[in-house]
Amino acid sequence: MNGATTSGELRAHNRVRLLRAVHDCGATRTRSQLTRDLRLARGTASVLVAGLAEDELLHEEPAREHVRGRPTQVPGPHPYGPVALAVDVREDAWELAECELGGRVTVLEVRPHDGTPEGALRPLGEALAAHRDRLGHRVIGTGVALAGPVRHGGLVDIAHLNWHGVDVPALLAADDRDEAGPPAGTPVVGNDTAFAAVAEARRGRLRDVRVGLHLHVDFDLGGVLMVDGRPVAGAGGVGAEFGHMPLAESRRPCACGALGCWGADVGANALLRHAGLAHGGGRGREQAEHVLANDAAAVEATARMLGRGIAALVNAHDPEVVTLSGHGPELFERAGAALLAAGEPYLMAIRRERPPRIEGSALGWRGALLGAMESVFDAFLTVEGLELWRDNHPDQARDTPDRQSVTHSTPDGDRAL
Amino acid sequence: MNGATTSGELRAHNRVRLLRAVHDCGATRTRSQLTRDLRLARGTASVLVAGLAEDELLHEEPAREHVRGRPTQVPGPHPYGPVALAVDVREDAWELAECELGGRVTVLEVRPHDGTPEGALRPLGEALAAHRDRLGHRVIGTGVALAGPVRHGGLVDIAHLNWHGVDVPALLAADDRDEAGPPAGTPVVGNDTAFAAVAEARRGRLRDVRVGLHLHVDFDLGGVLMVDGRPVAGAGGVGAEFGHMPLAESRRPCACGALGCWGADVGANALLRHAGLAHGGGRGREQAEHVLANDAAAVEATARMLGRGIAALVNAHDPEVVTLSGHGPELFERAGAALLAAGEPYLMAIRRERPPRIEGSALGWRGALLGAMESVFDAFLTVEGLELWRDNHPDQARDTPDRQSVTHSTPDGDRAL
DNA sequence: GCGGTTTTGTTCACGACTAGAGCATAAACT
DNA sequence: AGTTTATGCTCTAGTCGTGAACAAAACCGC
Repeated sequence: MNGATTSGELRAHNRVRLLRAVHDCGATRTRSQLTRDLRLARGTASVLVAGLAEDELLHEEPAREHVRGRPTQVPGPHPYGPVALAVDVREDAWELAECELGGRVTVLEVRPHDGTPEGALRPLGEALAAHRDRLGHRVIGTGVALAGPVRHGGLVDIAHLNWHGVDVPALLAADDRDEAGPPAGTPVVGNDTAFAAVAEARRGRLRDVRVGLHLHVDFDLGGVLMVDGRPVAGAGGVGAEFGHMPLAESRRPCACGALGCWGADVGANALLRHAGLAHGGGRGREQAEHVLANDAAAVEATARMLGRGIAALVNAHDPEVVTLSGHGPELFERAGAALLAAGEPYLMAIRRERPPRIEGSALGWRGALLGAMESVFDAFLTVEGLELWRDNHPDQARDTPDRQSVTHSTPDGDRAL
Repeated sequence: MNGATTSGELRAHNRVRLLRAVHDCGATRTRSQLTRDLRLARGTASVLVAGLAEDELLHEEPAREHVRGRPTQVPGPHPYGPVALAVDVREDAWELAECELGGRVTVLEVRPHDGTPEGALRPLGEALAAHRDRLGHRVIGTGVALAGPVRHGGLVDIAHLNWHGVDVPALLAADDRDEAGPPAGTPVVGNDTAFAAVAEARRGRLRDVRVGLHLHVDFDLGGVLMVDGRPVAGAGGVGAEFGHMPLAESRRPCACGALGCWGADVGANALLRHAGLAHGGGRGREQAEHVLANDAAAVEATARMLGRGIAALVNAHDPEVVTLSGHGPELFERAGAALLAAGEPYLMAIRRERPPRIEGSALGWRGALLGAMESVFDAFLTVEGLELWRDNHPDQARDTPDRQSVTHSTPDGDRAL
């Protein structure tokens, strides 16, 4: 995001800007629109697009509709262009997808697991290696969303699954030593809530919002602040641990080791507890959904605690919008009044005057996966990322036509936007 | 901070980079060092420096010491160069200073006030107008630090002083209508804690820290997160309201209108309350200092509450460093053990392993003033800011030698760094 | 169906910028 | 006094974006 200082970097910088614009709009804007929006001369845009097409980063197709004048083109993903692999690892299953520039997602596999680091990550590592093998140099990176705090280097703790300092990159790469395929690279490992928030900021309800708060209600509660489209990350990782502040009523010990965490009062585990059911260990998704649908008292109690915490965070950070994902939207729909009423006494007077909107996510349970994808593209759509791509595509490679037509199953090929 | 896209912007961008570097190092680096650090060719640096000197933005002086080879120059503030006015408005007095590029501060006036908006701001407005008059076109902006939340446009609420939506820019400009002097421009109005944190990030203990937490303990408690040298600001203003989250024990109503604010358990008002003395209204600075120095029980109780809240914020944001200003350093010095012990049970296990450093500010009570100055320079050291400066310095002005030698009193001309 | 209109893509001369090399300069070292 | 070393200055070369002129490809009205 920083600026160019030489004329050479200028070109690289504008290449990034153009690709970024194509990606962010989902490959919908025409070349002439892009030229105007990016304040480029038509000639410059010509050269840029030609260069990017040459590098197999972009591919132009005729625009479907036009009013008058010479028809324009729509730059979109190149058939041999960059692809990101994205995974959402939940407490009980993981989902693996392939994403191209512009954000089109193709889910490749969904597989349940037993909740242990080995049981979850080893088969995932194999699946990733297989897809990397199939896609070859096109893979620009892998993003992995996980339901717990992530330290730098990919060490993950999910207290209620008994994961302590699990080295995710190492487990994923375990079988990759003797492979002949392309090197795996270091995956972008991140917290699911932070990723969901990123997705919301790029393609959801936090788009063009300067300061937004995103809360993800699953078994646990995750929360993160988005500022200028980026999550406010901690020093040691992706952060997003609003769930572990003592914002509500509870003073009981949390699995994380602290006392009185807000998250213990709000997530699916709290719902199960309210209903007098067994909870913990990442089990009971169906029962929790049943409680959410039928036990009004448990839902209201949970919503009240959610409201208290939101009020505290609104006081501190003054977001324009609060978005909810996971079980959050349903919680808000069923007990929104209780949520707001419980928060009100904890709001500063000046916040009460103009409280933020509270909205359900536009992306449903897909947020974490999409955010993992976006984070991979964030690293790719930089001067350095594009240079790497160019290095891996030497000119002589253009002569060897060893490409097979990439036809793979698209069980769920919906467009992300 | 964003990048250039045309060759013209390139030059402007490099001018900004060079000035920024000079400012950030306090005008200590030599030209050859700057050339290396900014990765410029010697020829480019030559042209840049010459241009900036021409525009009266920079002035080179011979470097004091050199090892060998041709001696180099040190670019520093120009004698007719840009000047920022900065004010720290506390509950009982304000302090006005003049700051030049590089961060040298000259305190101009210190004046107590009665705590009312009129009583505090009207004399300040007059003083500002007088100094703007004296300095003329050299004034690039005014920064005003205030001890309460600031909404966009400069509306300030200081609940315990009964300030509700006080329009600070309007009050400051009240007498400026019929003035002949230069236009006041809109002052940069901000929260004192946020400004203190900015100063800490530029010239204090948060320098080069990616994620830091700054807490300012005055009558009230302010707290703000610094990410990449910038405060995490709310949607409606400068934010920095960690003091109004229910992080500690209190559930009593706070003057802000919410219940259970952490700040009510920590600031000077809390100290006075612990000691059984009258509190509120911005009165009792001496008594509070007396309690701080002598009443160990009150100090310990306050420190414990401070520790509890810090633990919650560390869980959520994982800062590398926590810095304290105002009464914070003394509190930490006198009862650091109690502070840490009180926080420990509220830390997540993974945070407990590597807790952040807690440090007193390097700038003492000067932080808010310095931060106000930095914020003015932040707006100035941009492509747009420098263009404005150039526009106000047309070529024909260089012929008219109507400048008087600027000799003014420097009652406290210490160097900020 | 045909020429005029409108919008877009392409090409090229031009100005602005930085890099880098060569030269001049000014001090310290021998 | 001559050498060494680091820096400042000047000039050429190469790259970039701009903007104007021109070509292309659709639509519009008659």
